[in-house]
Amino acid sequence: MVQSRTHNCNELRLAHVGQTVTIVGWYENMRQVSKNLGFLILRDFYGKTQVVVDSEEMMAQLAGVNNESTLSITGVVSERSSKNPDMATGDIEVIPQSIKVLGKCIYNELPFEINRSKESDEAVRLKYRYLDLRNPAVKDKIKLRCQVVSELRNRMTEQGFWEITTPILTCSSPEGARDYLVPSRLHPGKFYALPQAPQQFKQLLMASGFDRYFQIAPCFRDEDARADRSPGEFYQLDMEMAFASQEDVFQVLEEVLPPVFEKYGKYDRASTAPFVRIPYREAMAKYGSDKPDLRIKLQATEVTELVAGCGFGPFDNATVMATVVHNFTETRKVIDKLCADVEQVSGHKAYWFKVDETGAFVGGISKFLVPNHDAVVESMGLVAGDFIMLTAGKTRDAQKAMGAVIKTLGNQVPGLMDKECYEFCWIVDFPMYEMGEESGELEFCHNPFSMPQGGMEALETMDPLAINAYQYDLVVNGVELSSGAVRNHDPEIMVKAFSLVGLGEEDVKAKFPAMYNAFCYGAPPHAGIAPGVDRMVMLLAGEDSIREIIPFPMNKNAVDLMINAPSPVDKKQLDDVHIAIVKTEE
RNA sequence: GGCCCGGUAGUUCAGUUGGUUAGAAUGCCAGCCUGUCACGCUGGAGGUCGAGGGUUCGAGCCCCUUCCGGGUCGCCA
Repeated sequence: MVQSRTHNCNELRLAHVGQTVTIVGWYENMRQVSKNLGFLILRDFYGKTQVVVDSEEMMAQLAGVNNESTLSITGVVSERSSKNPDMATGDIEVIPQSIKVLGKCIYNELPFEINRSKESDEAVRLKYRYLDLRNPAVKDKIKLRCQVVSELRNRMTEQGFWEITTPILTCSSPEGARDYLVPSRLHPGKFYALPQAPQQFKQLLMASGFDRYFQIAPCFRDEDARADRSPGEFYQLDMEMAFASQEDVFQVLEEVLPPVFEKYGKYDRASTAPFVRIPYREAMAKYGSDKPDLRIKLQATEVTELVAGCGFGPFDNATVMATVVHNFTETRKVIDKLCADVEQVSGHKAYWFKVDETGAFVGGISKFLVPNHDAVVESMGLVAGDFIMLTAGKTRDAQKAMGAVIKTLGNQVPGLMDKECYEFCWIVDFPMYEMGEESGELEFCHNPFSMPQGGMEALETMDPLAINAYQYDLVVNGVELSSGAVRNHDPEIMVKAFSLVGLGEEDVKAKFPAMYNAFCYGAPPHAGIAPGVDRMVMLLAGEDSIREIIPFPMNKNAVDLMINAPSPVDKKQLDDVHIAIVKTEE
């Protein structure tokens, strides 16, 4: 029987001096300054406390005990003769009367040093995630996540939203990402699917008469990972509002999010309501991205006409975009790295030239533009010391490459951005349809459930490519936090919208039977959005990798190195669910 | 699936033009040290240089194949 703790390792102060206490935790290390004097650091969830091992008897209790073993230490709180101002409990120390080992660490060498685990190889950290998480710097990110989720729940509830859970085992959805499938034991040959999002269920809740719904919803998509996109699963603050417009949704998030960012964020400044609204086409033209980082004070301009016929091959029959950096003093080496990074990030090349102190064009592709010097200077408003970066290709490629240029310049060239804040913006007016690059046919640009602006009349009279949807993204510091839309709740408009992409009423009914049917029984106009919780916490924590804010993340290849998922299963398990594995030899 | 970067001691890394016994820091072990707090000092152990093949008198280094990790494009609200 072990004496239970009287205090945690972040609790004891001068006021406790003289008291006999019991603290428990992990044996972080001991600074042993002589045979019978050592300073032991005990660490628990809450903090660290110094224990002075100052007798032969107590030292004997620790003989052969490895670091990271768990201990229970009972002793007297004493004022330190030399205090440590960097430590919350640095005014005191505990002089032990008994030391008990609660859980042995049988290894005297660990896969990494706990307090420096973040410097260690990530695969090793993930394999020993339970050791990695002992590092307070790592654990703090998970604590932050808990606090943010709790705060979001409270604020949504205060706004009149009700948290409702929706099925995890549901059916495969023909749109969007690849599904995770779950075989059905009772129905041979049929499958459940894990939800990519609670999209249909939340809309059905609206049709059921719930007014304001939200959920910290797990979502599953079988797509490849990125630094800011974990493979397999992630969480969204999913919400939907009945009898609501785009503005109603904006108002809720403009109310809910900035205080959370100011309170828990790495930076203490955040945009206030209303956030800037930028139409999609304008965002692509001005920032080369539908997720611009508004902290960067650079914009793009199209210079296709200006450089037409200049003789530079990549500009022939291409859209050309440009951005100008004033007073540019970086070296050629930096420029080469900028270009290399842009190509790496965007997959497209970037070109450049400079305006020297005499006003002449130098470097990069300058020789192609020299003959047209005065027109280029006037049109682009160039002055001595300017550095110009350009991209070229099909309009969309040139824009996207320019987006990479702007972000790369902003991040690498000093003075182009004020990093210490959260700049929110809404990207609005996404096109309803686009021309498929491979198919050459009209396709939905985003979610087919979105309401076209102009409704039935627009669908009947306008060029489909000119129709916008009530579809919007929320962007913070160049990170797409969320997509949302005013939904199409009208079965007739829904059928019409699908007919433009060559799908008939029967297709709509077959693909989304529950929603289509429900909307035939009197549905409310409704709108919603679903900010990504993981990305939000990542932004708040100032981390570049999404894995830092997930307790037990999988690696890039969707493998959990700690628990060994995915794993093979027994033949009996497969038989139960009517699955046979067909090995495909190379 | 394509492209880029990486893999050397438990950990983080260095390793010159291909040339003696592959180094440092940290961790670990032992000894010394009575107020440390990244304690200090002395000594020690610790390596299939991811794997396989090739070139060479000789490969951590060059070539080929392959595995693993990360980033990115495709993909993905």
